Amino acid sequence: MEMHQVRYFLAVCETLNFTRAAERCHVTQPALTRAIQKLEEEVGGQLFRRERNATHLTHLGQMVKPHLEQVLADSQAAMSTARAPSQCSGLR
Amino acid sequence: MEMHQVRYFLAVCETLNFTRAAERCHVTQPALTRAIQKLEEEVGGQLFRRERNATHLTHLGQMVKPHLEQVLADSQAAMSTARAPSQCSGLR
DNA sequence: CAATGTTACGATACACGTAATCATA
DNA sequence: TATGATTACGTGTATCGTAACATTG
Repeated sequence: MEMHQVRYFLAVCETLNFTRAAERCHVTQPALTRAIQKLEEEVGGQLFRRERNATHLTHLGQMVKPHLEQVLADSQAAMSTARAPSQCSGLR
Repeated sequence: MEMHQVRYFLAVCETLNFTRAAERCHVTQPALTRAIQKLEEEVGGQLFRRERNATHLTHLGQMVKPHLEQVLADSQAAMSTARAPSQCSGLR
């Protein structure tokens, strides 16, 4: 599992639309589709159910989603902690 | 930030030794060194202080570490949730 | 000189974008 | 036929491993 897969997954969760998720992530649909497919392989099942009108989360997707939200939140926390001015003085 | 950088970082945290961390991650030292360097660039500072005998975490590294432990834990939780037998029946 | 970390370099793999294809309303 | 997702294909970047180098006890 890689971070970009997590970002793409969460973007699809929010938009329920691969096209708009791709736009939001600044990539093309094919790139996003493949990343999601690869994530689904790793996870061992479908995360989304693609249907005529809309895209839904599967049960598996619903189970995984909160964990991946945490992954993203924690990685962002790590970055903002690091960039916080509080530690400009003591990097060692 | 990518997941493999997180794994490598935590391996160095635990071993305080690039060589053994690389072994644990099944990569060569050069690969691990470069991954850590790149992470340090992204974070904006040194994460480890390399010294004659040993390797220590810098203050920055100490601040970042718990967040990256969370990232790893959450990603593993996502995977084990997905693979748990509980949802063999209802993947949709 | 033994152990540890870094740099150089060529090769491989992976993610990307464009374009073509499929499916559906 | 228009919209949205996938597949095909060639390209570029980034990571990798091997090997050479640097540093230090």
